[in-house]
Amino acid sequence: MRYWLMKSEPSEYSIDDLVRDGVSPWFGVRNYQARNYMRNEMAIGDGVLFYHSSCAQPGIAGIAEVASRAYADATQFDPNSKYYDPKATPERPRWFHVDVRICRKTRLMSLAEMRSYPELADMRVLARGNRLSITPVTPQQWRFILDRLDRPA
DNA sequence: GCCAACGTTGGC
DNA sequence: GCCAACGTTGGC
Repeated sequence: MRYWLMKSEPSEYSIDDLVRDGVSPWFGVRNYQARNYMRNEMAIGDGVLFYHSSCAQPGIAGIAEVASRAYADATQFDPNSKYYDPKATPERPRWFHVDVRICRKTRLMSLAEMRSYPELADMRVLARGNRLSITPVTPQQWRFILDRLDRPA
């Protein structure tokens, strides 16, 4: 059982979209390190912090879980998709993703709040210059965040 | 919109 | 394999 933080731009796909859908493929990842986390290291049941990025209120917006093993991202084969990759073929897919299932929407733990906790100082997502859209979370960080999400900011 | 930081591309 | 140029991310 591992834990992850996964970024999504709410204008593309928000926590409310996942509440509506229940389960959703985490399509569109086009970074090898993030792909490798999904393809090689994620397992069904892993915990996910759903993070809103590139928006007015960046931060953790909900809890989800990994709901499938990794499989080929269909958008890489679709010439009409913004995620189309002409170098990928169904025989040799390049991009993989897992499905993610909602657990619950939470209050927003803003990026500023996250930075205010010494317990979270080592989180990968808070590292200077980090751009990786999927980062590991330690069990300690996970417990701390879930505990804090049940209290006011 | 700015811009720092980082990943990818491609010429050599 | 190096590395400059370019494109993207993402907070502010």
